[in-house]
Amino acid sequence: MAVTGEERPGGGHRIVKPPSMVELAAASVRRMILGGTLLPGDRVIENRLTEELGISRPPLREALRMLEHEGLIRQSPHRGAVVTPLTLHDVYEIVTFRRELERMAVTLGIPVVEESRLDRCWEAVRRMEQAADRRDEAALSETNFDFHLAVVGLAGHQRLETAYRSLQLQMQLCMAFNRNARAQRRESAGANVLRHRRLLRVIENGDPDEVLAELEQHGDRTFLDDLPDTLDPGSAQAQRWLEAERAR
Amino acid sequence: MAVTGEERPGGGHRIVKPPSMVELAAASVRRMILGGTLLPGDRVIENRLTEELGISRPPLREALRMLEHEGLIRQSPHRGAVVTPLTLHDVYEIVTFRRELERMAVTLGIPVVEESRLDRCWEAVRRMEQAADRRDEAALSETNFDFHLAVVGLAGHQRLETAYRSLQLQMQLCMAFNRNARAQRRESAGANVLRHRRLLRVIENGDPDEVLAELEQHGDRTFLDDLPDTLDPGSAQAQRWLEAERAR
DNA sequence: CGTCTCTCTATTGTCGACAATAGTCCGCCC
DNA sequence: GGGCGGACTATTGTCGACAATAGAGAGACG
Repeated sequence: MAVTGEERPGGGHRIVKPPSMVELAAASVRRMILGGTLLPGDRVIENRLTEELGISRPPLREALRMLEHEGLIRQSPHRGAVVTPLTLHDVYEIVTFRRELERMAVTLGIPVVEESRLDRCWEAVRRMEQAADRRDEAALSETNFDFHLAVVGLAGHQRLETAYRSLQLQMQLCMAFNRNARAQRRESAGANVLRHRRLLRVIENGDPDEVLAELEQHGDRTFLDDLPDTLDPGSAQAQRWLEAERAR
Repeated sequence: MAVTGEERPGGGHRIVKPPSMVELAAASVRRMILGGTLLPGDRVIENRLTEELGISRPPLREALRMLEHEGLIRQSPHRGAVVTPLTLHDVYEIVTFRRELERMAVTLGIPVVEESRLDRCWEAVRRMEQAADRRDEAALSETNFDFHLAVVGLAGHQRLETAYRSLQLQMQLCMAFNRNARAQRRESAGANVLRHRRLLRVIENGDPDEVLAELEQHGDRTFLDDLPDTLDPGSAQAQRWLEAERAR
Protein backbone atom coordinates (compact mmCIF):
# COMPACT_ATOMS: atom_id res chain seq x y z
CA MET A 1 0.00 0.00 0.00
CA ALA A 2 1.70 3.15 -1.20
CA VAL A 3 0.73 6.58 -0.03
CA THR A 4 -1.99 8.16 -2.12
CA GLY A 5 -3.39 11.64 -2.20
CA GLU A 6 -7.08 10.83 -2.22
CA GLU A 7 -7.82 11.21 1.46
CA ARG A 8 -11.46 12.18 1.88
CA PRO A 9 -12.27 12.52 -1.79
CA GLY A 10 -15.71 13.91 -1.16
CA GLY A 11 -15.51 16.71 1.30
CA GLY A 12 -12.11 17.51 2.77
CA HIS A 13 -11.47 21.14 3.49
CA ARG A 14 -8.21 21.18 1.60
CA ILE A 15 -8.45 22.76 -1.83
CA VAL A 16 -5.51 22.04 -4.09
CA LYS A 17 -2.69 21.74 -1.60
CA PRO A 18 -0.45 18.73 -2.15
CA PRO A 19 -0.37 17.16 1.28
CA SER A 20 2.99 16.53 2.83
CA MET A 21 4.46 13.08 3.16
CA VAL A 22 3.91 13.03 6.86
CA GLU A 23 0.20 13.72 6.54
CA LEU A 24 -0.06 11.10 3.85
CA ALA A 25 1.92 8.61 5.87
CA ALA A 26 -0.09 9.33 8.99
CA ALA A 27 -3.32 8.83 7.08
CA SER A 28 -2.11 5.56 5.59
CA VAL A 29 -0.91 4.07 8.82
CA ARG A 30 -4.05 5.28 10.55
CA ARG A 31 -6.10 3.41 7.99
CA MET A 32 -4.03 0.31 8.51
CA ILE A 33 -4.69 0.46 12.21
CA LEU A 34 -8.35 1.37 12.13
CA GLY A 35 -8.95 -1.00 9.25
CA GLY A 36 -7.58 -3.91 11.20
CA THR A 37 -4.49 -4.55 9.10
CA LEU A 38 -2.47 -3.74 12.18
CA LEU A 39 -3.92 -5.03 15.41
CA PRO A 40 -3.45 -3.74 18.96
CA GLY A 41 -0.17 -5.02 20.28
CA ASP A 42 1.42 -5.42 16.85
CA ARG A 43 4.83 -3.93 16.47
CA VAL A 44 5.10 -1.06 14.02
CA ILE A 45 8.44 -1.31 12.31
CA GLU A 46 9.67 1.79 10.58
CA ASN A 47 11.63 0.13 7.81
CA ARG A 48 8.75 -2.10 6.88
CA LEU A 49 6.45 0.88 6.55
CA THR A 50 8.86 3.08 4.62
CA GLU A 51 9.13 0.24 2.16
CA GLU A 52 5.40 -0.22 1.90
CA LEU A 53 4.66 3.46 1.67
CA GLY A 54 7.61 4.38 -0.49
CA ILE A 55 8.84 7.21 1.70
CA SER A 56 11.89 7.73 3.85
CA ARG A 57 12.09 7.37 7.58
CA PRO A 58 12.21 10.92 8.90
CA PRO A 59 8.73 11.91 7.68
CA LEU A 60 7.41 8.53 8.72
CA ARG A 61 8.76 9.09 12.19
CA GLU A 62 6.95 12.41 12.36
CA ALA A 63 3.80 10.66 11.27
CA LEU A 64 4.26 8.10 14.03
CA ARG A 65 4.58 10.92 16.55
CA MET A 66 1.24 12.20 15.36
CA LEU A 67 -0.36 8.81 15.71
CA GLU A 68 1.12 8.50 19.15
CA HIS A 69 -0.55 11.71 20.21
CA GLU A 70 -3.76 10.48 18.68
CA GLY A 71 -3.42 7.52 20.99
CA LEU A 72 -3.27 4.93 18.24
CA ILE A 73 0.27 3.78 18.89
CA ARG A 74 2.73 3.82 21.76
CA GLN A 75 6.43 4.38 21.45
CA SER A 76 9.17 3.48 23.85
CA PRO A 77 12.75 4.60 23.35
CA HIS A 78 14.88 2.18 21.37
CA ARG A 79 12.08 -0.30 21.35
CA GLY A 80 9.93 1.16 18.69
CA ALA A 81 6.23 1.58 18.32
CA VAL A 82 3.35 -0.73 19.05
CA VAL A 83 -0.31 -0.37 18.14
CA THR A 84 -1.86 0.68 21.43
CA PRO A 85 -2.56 -2.55 23.28
CA LEU A 86 -6.05 -2.22 24.67
CA THR A 87 -6.99 -3.26 28.13
CA LEU A 88 -10.39 -2.85 29.72
CA HIS A 89 -8.94 0.09 31.53
CA ASP A 90 -8.21 1.75 28.20
CA VAL A 91 -11.77 1.18 27.07
CA TYR A 92 -12.91 2.68 30.33
CA GLU A 93 -10.76 5.74 29.80
CA ILE A 94 -11.81 6.19 26.22
CA VAL A 95 -15.53 5.81 26.79
CA THR A 96 -15.70 7.97 29.91
CA PHE A 97 -13.52 10.69 28.51
CA ARG A 98 -15.33 10.81 25.21
CA ARG A 99 -18.67 11.02 26.93
CA GLU A 100 -17.45 13.81 29.16
CA LEU A 101 -16.17 15.80 26.20
CA GLU A 102 -19.51 15.40 24.48
CA ARG A 103 -21.22 16.62 27.61
CA MET A 104 -18.99 19.65 27.72
CA ALA A 105 -19.54 20.38 24.05
CA VAL A 106 -23.29 20.22 24.43
CA THR A 107 -23.20 22.45 27.48
CA LEU A 108 -21.12 25.05 25.71
CA GLY A 109 -22.56 24.80 22.25
CA ILE A 110 -26.29 24.45 22.70
CA PRO A 111 -28.34 26.42 21.93
CA VAL A 112 -26.37 27.03 18.76
CA VAL A 113 -25.14 30.57 18.32
CA GLU A 114 -23.68 30.36 14.87
CA GLU A 115 -25.67 29.09 11.96
CA SER A 116 -22.64 27.95 9.96
CA ARG A 117 -21.73 25.40 12.58
CA LEU A 118 -25.10 23.77 12.18
CA ASP A 119 -24.61 23.76 8.44
CA ARG A 120 -21.54 21.67 8.96
CA CYS A 121 -23.64 19.13 10.83
CA TRP A 122 -26.30 19.00 8.15
CA GLU A 123 -23.66 18.66 5.51
CA ALA A 124 -22.25 15.67 7.36
CA VAL A 125 -25.67 14.05 7.59
CA ARG A 126 -26.19 14.64 3.91
CA ARG A 127 -22.94 12.91 3.02
CA MET A 128 -23.80 10.17 5.44
CA GLU A 129 -27.06 9.60 3.65
CA GLN A 130 -25.29 9.42 0.32
CA ALA A 131 -22.89 6.86 1.74
CA ALA A 132 -25.80 4.82 3.07
CA ASP A 133 -27.46 4.90 -0.34
CA ARG A 134 -24.29 3.66 -1.95
CA ARG A 135 -24.00 0.95 0.72
CA ASP A 136 -20.45 2.22 1.19
CA GLU A 137 -19.49 0.97 4.64
CA ALA A 138 -16.18 2.81 4.77
CA ALA A 139 -17.68 6.13 3.77
CA LEU A 140 -20.51 5.60 6.22
CA SER A 141 -18.09 5.13 9.06
CA GLU A 142 -16.11 8.15 7.92
CA THR A 143 -19.10 10.45 7.65
CA ASN A 144 -20.43 9.18 10.94
CA PHE A 145 -17.13 10.25 12.39
CA ASP A 146 -17.40 13.67 10.76
CA PHE A 147 -20.92 14.11 12.01
CA HIS A 148 -20.00 13.59 15.62
CA LEU A 149 -17.05 15.87 15.22
CA ALA A 150 -19.29 18.51 13.74
CA VAL A 151 -21.67 18.20 16.66
CA VAL A 152 -18.84 18.72 19.10
CA GLY A 153 -17.73 21.58 16.88
CA LEU A 154 -20.94 23.39 17.77
CA ALA A 155 -19.16 24.48 20.92
CA GLY A 156 -16.76 26.59 18.89
CA HIS A 157 -13.94 25.18 20.97
CA GLN A 158 -10.97 24.11 18.91
CA ARG A 159 -9.11 22.34 21.70
CA LEU A 160 -12.16 20.43 22.75
CA GLU A 161 -12.76 19.36 19.20
CA THR A 162 -9.18 18.18 18.75
CA ALA A 163 -9.30 16.15 21.92
CA TYR A 164 -12.61 14.66 20.90
CA ARG A 165 -11.25 13.68 17.52
CA SER A 166 -8.45 11.81 19.22
CA LEU A 167 -10.85 9.97 21.49
CA GLN A 168 -13.11 9.16 18.60
CA LEU A 169 -10.18 7.64 16.75
CA GLN A 170 -9.34 5.50 19.73
CA MET A 171 -12.96 4.45 19.91
CA GLN A 172 -12.64 3.26 16.34
CA LEU A 173 -9.54 1.38 17.38
CA CYS A 174 -11.59 -0.43 19.99
CA MET A 175 -14.16 -1.31 17.39
CA ALA A 176 -11.52 -2.52 14.96
CA PHE A 177 -10.31 -4.73 17.74
CA ASN A 178 -13.75 -6.17 18.29
CA ARG A 179 -14.56 -6.60 14.66
CA ASN A 180 -13.25 -10.12 14.63
CA ALA A 181 -15.18 -11.14 17.68
CA ARG A 182 -18.71 -10.15 16.78
CA ALA A 183 -21.15 -8.91 14.19
CA GLN A 184 -20.45 -5.23 13.85
CA ARG A 185 -23.69 -3.38 13.34
CA ARG A 186 -27.07 -4.87 13.85
CA GLU A 187 -28.69 -1.73 12.72
CA SER A 188 -29.43 -0.88 9.12
CA ALA A 189 -27.61 2.04 7.60
CA GLY A 190 -30.92 3.76 7.02
CA ALA A 191 -31.92 3.59 10.66
CA ASN A 192 -28.51 4.92 11.54
CA VAL A 193 -28.97 7.97 9.36
CA LEU A 194 -32.42 8.53 10.77
CA ARG A 195 -31.08 8.42 14.29
CA HIS A 196 -28.59 11.13 13.42
CA ARG A 197 -31.23 13.28 11.80
CA ARG A 198 -33.31 13.02 14.94
CA LEU A 199 -30.35 14.02 17.08
CA LEU A 200 -29.78 17.01 14.89
CA ARG A 201 -33.38 18.11 15.20
CA VAL A 202 -33.13 17.88 18.96
CA ILE A 203 -30.02 20.01 18.73
CA GLU A 204 -31.83 22.63 16.71
CA ASN A 205 -34.46 22.59 19.37
CA GLY A 206 -31.90 24.14 21.66
CA ASP A 207 -32.27 22.32 24.97
CA PRO A 208 -28.91 20.95 26.17
CA ASP A 209 -30.49 18.38 28.46
CA GLU A 210 -32.58 16.92 25.71
CA VAL A 211 -29.51 16.58 23.55
CA LEU A 212 -27.65 14.83 26.33
CA ALA A 213 -30.52 12.42 26.80
CA GLU A 214 -30.51 11.69 23.09
CA LEU A 215 -26.76 11.14 23.09
CA GLU A 216 -27.16 8.79 26.01
CA GLN A 217 -29.29 6.56 23.82
CA HIS A 218 -27.03 7.02 20.89
CA GLY A 219 -24.20 5.18 22.19
CA ASP A 220 -21.90 2.61 23.25
CA ARG A 221 -24.26 0.43 25.23
CA THR A 222 -24.22 -2.45 22.77
CA PHE A 223 -20.52 -2.00 22.29
CA LEU A 224 -19.87 -2.46 25.98
CA ASP A 225 -21.99 -5.58 26.13
CA ASP A 226 -19.99 -7.20 23.38
CA LEU A 227 -16.56 -6.71 24.85
CA PRO A 228 -14.64 -9.98 24.67
CA ASP A 229 -14.02 -11.62 28.02
CA THR A 230 -10.47 -12.28 27.01
CA LEU A 231 -9.72 -8.57 27.34
CA ASP A 232 -7.10 -7.84 29.96
CA PRO A 233 -8.90 -5.93 32.72
CA GLY A 234 -5.99 -3.60 33.40
CA SER A 235 -7.43 -2.30 36.64
CA ALA A 236 -10.04 -3.08 39.23
CA GLN A 237 -11.33 0.43 38.74
CA ALA A 238 -12.23 -0.37 35.15
CA GLN A 239 -13.88 -3.65 36.08
CA ARG A 240 -16.10 -1.97 38.63
CA TRP A 241 -17.00 0.63 36.06
CA LEU A 242 -17.96 -1.91 33.42
CA GLU A 243 -20.16 -3.76 35.83
CA ALA A 244 -21.93 -0.59 36.86
CA GLU A 245 -22.28 0.44 33.26
CA ARG A 246 -23.78 -2.88 32.21
CA ALA A 247 -26.21 -2.80 35.08
CA ARG A 248 -27.79 0.38 33.78
CA MET B 1 21.55 27.36 24.86
CA ALA B 2 22.59 23.81 24.10
CA VAL B 3 20.56 20.80 25.07
CA THR B 4 21.32 19.48 28.52
CA GLY B 5 20.27 16.37 30.31
CA GLU B 6 19.26 17.85 33.62
CA GLU B 7 15.54 18.11 33.12
CA ARG B 8 13.77 17.88 36.48
CA PRO B 9 16.82 17.17 38.57
CA GLY B 10 14.86 16.51 41.72
CA GLY B 11 12.15 14.05 40.95
CA GLY B 12 11.87 12.88 37.38
CA HIS B 13 10.83 9.29 36.92
CA ARG B 14 13.72 8.43 34.64
CA ILE B 15 16.49 6.48 36.28
CA VAL B 16 19.67 6.34 34.23
CA LYS B 17 18.36 6.45 30.68
CA PRO B 18 20.08 8.94 28.43
CA PRO B 19 17.12 10.82 27.00
CA SER B 20 16.78 11.04 23.26
CA MET B 21 17.57 14.17 21.30
CA VAL B 22 13.95 14.80 20.56
CA GLU B 23 12.97 14.77 24.22
CA LEU B 24 15.87 17.02 25.03
CA ALA B 25 15.07 19.34 22.17
CA ALA B 26 11.39 19.44 23.09
CA ALA B 27 12.28 20.27 26.67
CA SER B 28 14.64 23.02 25.62
CA VAL B 29 12.28 24.69 23.22
CA ARG B 30 9.47 24.31 25.73
CA ARG B 31 11.56 26.16 28.25
CA MET B 32 12.31 28.89 25.75
CA ILE B 33 8.61 29.35 25.13
CA LEU B 34 7.40 29.14 28.70
CA GLY B 35 10.33 31.17 29.92
CA GLY B 36 9.48 34.00 27.60
CA THR B 37 12.52 33.77 25.33
CA LEU B 38 10.11 33.01 22.53
CA LEU B 39 6.89 34.98 22.63
CA PRO B 40 3.50 34.11 21.17
CA GLY B 41 3.52 34.93 17.49
CA ASP B 42 7.28 34.57 17.10
CA ARG B 43 8.41 32.42 14.23
CA VAL B 44 10.24 29.26 15.19
CA ILE B 45 12.92 28.66 12.59
CA GLU B 46 14.33 25.18 12.44
CA ASN B 47 17.84 26.06 11.33
CA ARG B 48 18.22 28.63 14.02
CA LEU B 49 17.27 26.12 16.69
CA THR B 50 19.39 23.28 15.36
CA GLU B 51 22.31 25.65 15.58
CA GLU B 52 21.51 26.76 19.09
CA LEU B 53 20.79 23.27 20.34
CA GLY B 54 23.54 21.55 18.43
CA ILE B 55 21.35 18.86 16.92
CA SER B 56 20.19 18.08 13.42
CA ARG B 57 16.85 18.90 11.94
CA PRO B 58 14.99 15.58 11.85
CA PRO B 59 14.88 15.10 15.64
CA LEU B 60 14.11 18.79 16.06
CA ARG B 61 11.19 18.45 13.72
CA GLU B 62 9.88 15.58 15.80
CA ALA B 63 10.23 17.73 18.87
CA LEU B 64 8.28 20.49 17.19
CA ARG B 65 5.50 18.02 16.42
CA MET B 66 5.34 17.24 20.09
CA LEU B 67 5.14 20.88 21.02
CA GLU B 68 2.44 21.36 18.43
CA HIS B 69 0.37 18.68 20.06
CA GLU B 70 1.00 20.27 23.41
CA GLY B 71 -0.49 23.39 21.94
CA LEU B 72 2.61 25.53 22.37
CA ILE B 73 3.30 26.08 18.70
CA ARG B 74 1.38 25.97 15.46
CA GLN B 75 2.71 24.69 12.18
CA SER B 76 1.45 25.38 8.71
CA PRO B 77 2.83 23.55 5.70
CA HIS B 78 5.76 25.25 4.02
CA ARG B 79 5.39 28.20 6.33
CA GLY B 80 6.95 26.79 9.41
CA ALA B 81 6.08 27.05 13.04
CA VAL B 82 4.94 29.92 15.19
CA VAL B 83 4.60 30.12 18.94
CA THR B 84 0.86 29.85 19.44
CA PRO B 85 -0.48 33.36 19.04
CA LEU B 86 -2.92 33.86 21.85
CA THR B 87 -6.25 35.52 21.41
CA LEU B 88 -8.84 35.96 24.12
CA HIS B 89 -10.63 33.06 22.52
CA ASP B 90 -7.62 30.88 23.19
CA VAL B 91 -7.57 31.93 26.81
CA TYR B 92 -11.25 31.13 26.96
CA GLU B 93 -10.65 27.67 25.54
CA ILE B 94 -7.74 26.95 27.80
CA VAL B 95 -9.35 28.09 31.02
CA THR B 96 -12.72 26.44 30.41
CA PHE B 97 -11.23 23.20 29.20
CA ARG B 98 -8.76 23.00 32.02
CA ARG B 99 -11.46 23.64 34.59
CA GLU B 100 -13.66 20.99 33.08
CA LEU B 101 -10.88 18.42 33.15
CA GLU B 102 -10.24 19.19 36.79
CA ARG B 103 -13.91 18.75 37.46
CA MET B 104 -13.90 15.38 35.76
CA ALA B 105 -10.78 14.30 37.62
CA VAL B 106 -12.28 15.20 40.96
CA THR B 107 -15.51 13.42 40.14
CA LEU B 108 -13.69 10.26 39.15
CA GLY B 109 -10.87 10.33 41.63
CA ILE B 110 -12.40 11.40 44.91
CA PRO B 111 -12.68 9.79 47.35
CA VAL B 112 -9.24 8.40 46.66
CA VAL B 113 -9.11 4.66 46.12
CA GLU B 114 -5.39 4.14 45.89
CA GLU B 115 -3.07 5.38 48.58
CA SER B 116 -0.05 5.65 46.31
CA ARG B 117 -1.74 8.31 44.23
CA LEU B 118 -2.11 10.47 47.29
CA ASP B 119 1.53 9.91 48.10
CA ARG B 120 2.40 11.43 44.80
CA CYS B 121 0.46 14.55 45.78
CA TRP B 122 2.16 14.83 49.15
CA GLU B 123 5.51 14.31 47.55
CA ALA B 124 4.78 17.20 45.20
CA VAL B 125 3.79 19.45 48.09
CA ARG B 126 6.94 18.50 49.90
CA ARG B 127 9.10 19.44 46.97
CA MET B 128 7.10 22.60 46.59
CA GLU B 129 7.85 23.53 50.14
CA GLN B 130 11.54 22.94 49.61
CA ALA B 131 11.44 25.16 46.56
CA ALA B 132 9.66 27.85 48.54
CA ASP B 133 12.30 27.65 51.26
CA ARG B 134 15.02 28.06 48.68
CA ARG B 135 13.12 30.99 47.14
CA ASP B 136 13.59 29.15 43.87
CA GLU B 137 10.92 30.64 41.62
CA ALA B 138 11.49 28.26 38.73
CA ALA B 139 11.33 25.18 40.92
CA LEU B 140 8.25 26.54 42.63
CA SER B 141 6.47 26.92 39.35
CA GLU B 142 7.59 23.46 38.30
CA THR B 143 6.47 21.75 41.47
CA ASN B 144 3.22 23.65 41.43
CA PHE B 145 2.72 22.17 38.00
CA ASP B 146 3.51 18.70 39.26
CA PHE B 147 1.16 19.08 42.16
CA HIS B 148 -1.82 19.89 40.01
CA LEU B 149 -0.94 17.07 37.69
CA ALA B 150 -0.75 14.72 40.65
CA VAL B 151 -4.18 15.85 41.83
CA VAL B 152 -5.64 15.14 38.42
CA GLY B 153 -3.77 11.86 38.53
CA LEU B 154 -5.93 10.81 41.44
CA ALA B 155 -8.52 9.84 38.88
CA GLY B 156 -6.28 7.05 37.60
CA HIS B 157 -7.05 8.17 34.09
CA GLN B 158 -4.02 8.39 31.87
CA ARG B 159 -5.69 10.13 28.96
CA LEU B 160 -7.27 12.69 31.19
CA GLU B 161 -3.95 13.40 32.81
CA THR B 162 -2.20 13.82 29.48
CA ALA B 163 -4.81 16.23 28.24
CA TYR B 164 -4.61 18.16 31.47
CA ARG B 165 -0.86 18.42 31.22
CA SER B 166 -1.20 19.94 27.80
CA LEU B 167 -3.73 22.48 29.03
CA GLN B 168 -1.59 23.32 32.01
CA LEU B 169 1.34 24.00 29.69
CA GLN B 170 -0.78 26.32 27.62
CA MET B 171 -1.89 28.03 30.79
CA GLN B 172 1.76 28.66 31.55
CA LEU B 173 2.11 30.04 28.06
CA CYS B 174 -0.62 32.53 28.85
CA MET B 175 1.15 33.52 32.00
CA ALA B 176 4.48 33.89 30.23
CA PHE B 177 2.68 36.16 27.84
CA ASN B 178 1.36 38.29 30.67
CA ARG B 179 4.57 38.37 32.61
CA ASN B 180 5.64 41.56 30.95
CA ALA B 181 2.38 43.33 31.60
CA ARG B 182 1.97 42.91 35.34
CA ALA B 183 3.35 41.79 38.65
CA GLN B 184 3.18 38.05 38.55
CA ARG B 185 2.30 36.78 41.98
CA ARG B 186 1.00 38.95 44.76
CA GLU B 187 0.98 36.03 47.06
CA SER B 188 3.96 34.88 49.06
CA ALA B 189 5.41 31.51 48.29
CA GLY B 190 4.59 30.37 51.80
CA ALA B 191 0.91 31.20 51.47
CA ASN B 192 0.92 29.38 48.19
CA VAL B 193 2.23 26.21 49.78
CA LEU B 194 -0.27 26.51 52.56
CA ARG B 195 -3.10 26.82 50.11
CA HIS B 196 -2.01 23.60 48.45
CA ARG B 197 -1.73 21.80 51.75
CA ARG B 198 -5.26 22.84 52.58
CA LEU B 199 -6.50 21.60 49.22
CA LEU B 200 -4.85 18.29 49.83
CA ARG B 201 -6.49 17.93 53.22
CA VAL B 202 -9.86 18.60 51.67
CA ILE B 203 -9.06 15.92 49.14
CA GLU B 204 -8.24 13.43 51.86
CA ASN B 205 -11.54 14.33 53.41
CA GLY B 206 -13.14 12.63 50.45
CA ASP B 207 -16.00 14.91 49.43
CA PRO B 208 -15.80 15.77 45.71
CA ASP B 209 -17.98 18.87 46.05
CA GLU B 210 -15.79 20.33 48.75
CA VAL B 211 -12.76 19.79 46.57
CA LEU B 212 -14.44 21.50 43.66
CA ALA B 213 -15.32 24.45 45.86
CA GLU B 214 -11.74 24.67 47.01
CA LEU B 215 -10.45 24.50 43.46
CA GLU B 216 -12.86 27.26 42.51
CA GLN B 217 -11.06 29.53 44.93
CA HIS B 218 -7.72 28.26 43.88
CA GLY B 219 -7.65 29.78 40.63
CA ASP B 220 -7.48 31.93 37.72
CA ARG B 221 -9.66 34.75 38.93
CA THR B 222 -6.84 37.22 39.40
CA PHE B 223 -5.30 36.02 36.17
CA LEU B 224 -8.44 36.85 34.25
CA ASP B 225 -8.66 40.30 35.76
CA ASP B 226 -5.17 41.14 34.63
CA LEU B 227 -5.55 40.22 30.99
CA PRO B 228 -4.18 43.02 28.83
CA ASP B 229 -6.80 44.96 26.89
CA THR B 230 -4.61 44.79 23.84
CA LEU B 231 -5.36 41.09 23.53
CA ASP B 232 -7.10 40.22 20.29
CA PRO B 233 -10.60 39.07 21.31
CA GLY B 234 -10.76 36.36 18.67
CA SER B 235 -14.46 35.77 19.07
CA ALA B 236 -17.57 37.38 20.51
CA GLN B 237 -18.16 34.12 22.34
CA ALA B 238 -14.96 34.60 24.28
CA GLN B 239 -15.73 38.22 25.08
CA ARG B 240 -19.12 37.33 26.49
CA TRP B 241 -17.50 34.62 28.55
CA LEU B 242 -14.86 36.91 30.01
CA GLU B 243 -17.46 39.46 30.99
CA ALA B 244 -19.56 36.84 32.72
CA GLU B 245 -16.48 35.43 34.39
CA ARG B 246 -15.37 38.79 35.72
CA ALA B 247 -18.82 39.56 37.03
CA ARG B 248 -18.68 36.54 39.35
C1' DC C 1 3.47 56.59 -9.66
C1' DG C 2 1.44 52.23 -8.90
C1' DT C 3 1.25 47.45 -10.01
C1' DC C 4 2.53 43.32 -11.91
C1' DT C 5 5.91 39.76 -12.80
C1' DC C 6 10.10 37.54 -12.36
C1' DT C 7 14.06 36.20 -10.00
C1' DC C 8 16.33 35.15 -5.90
C1' DT C 9 16.82 33.78 -1.20
C1' DA C 10 15.44 32.03 3.18
C1' DT C 11 13.19 28.18 4.86
C1' DT C 12 10.86 23.94 4.94
C1' DG C 13 10.33 19.03 3.03
C1' DT C 14 12.62 14.77 1.94
C1' DC C 15 16.14 11.52 1.35
C1' DG C 16 19.94 7.95 1.96
C1' DA C 17 23.61 6.65 4.90
C1' DC C 18 25.89 6.07 9.32
C1' DA C 19 25.90 5.26 14.51
C1' DA C 20 24.07 3.23 18.53
C1' DT C 21 21.17 0.31 20.97
C1' DA C 22 18.38 -3.84 22.50
C1' DG C 23 17.05 -8.28 21.97
C1' DT C 24 18.45 -12.95 20.38
C1' DC C 25 20.87 -16.91 19.56
C1' DC C 26 24.77 -19.68 20.07
C1' DG C 27 28.54 -21.60 22.45
C1' DC C 28 30.73 -22.13 26.87
C1' DC C 29 31.36 -23.08 31.60
C1' DC C 30 29.70 -24.90 35.83
C1' DG D 1 21.41 -30.07 31.65
C1' DG D 2 20.85 -25.33 32.96
C1' DG D 3 22.41 -20.80 33.44
C1' DC D 4 25.70 -17.28 31.88
C1' DG D 5 28.44 -14.44 28.74
C1' DG D 6 29.46 -12.65 24.25
C1' DA D 7 28.91 -11.76 19.41
C1' DC D 8 25.36 -10.89 15.92
C1' DT D 9 21.34 -8.91 13.83
C1' DA D 10 17.34 -6.34 13.52
C1' DT D 11 15.78 -1.96 14.55
C1' DT D 12 15.82 2.62 16.17
C1' DG D 13 18.36 7.23 16.63
C1' DT D 14 20.89 10.80 14.28
C1' DC D 15 23.12 13.26 10.75
C1' DG D 16 24.38 16.12 6.53
C1' DA D 17 22.99 17.10 1.94
C1' DC D 18 19.68 17.82 -1.73
C1' DA D 19 14.97 19.29 -3.58
C1' DA D 20 11.02 22.14 -3.48
C1' DT D 21 8.34 25.81 -1.95
C1' DA D 22 6.78 30.55 -0.41
C1' DG D 23 7.72 35.15 0.33
C1' DA D 24 10.44 39.34 -0.57
C1' DG D 25 12.53 42.44 -3.41
C1' DA D 26 13.98 44.51 -7.78
C1' DG D 27 12.86 45.69 -12.24
C1' DA D 28 9.79 46.61 -16.17
C1' DC D 29 5.48 48.00 -17.94
C1' DG D 30 1.11 50.46 -17.99
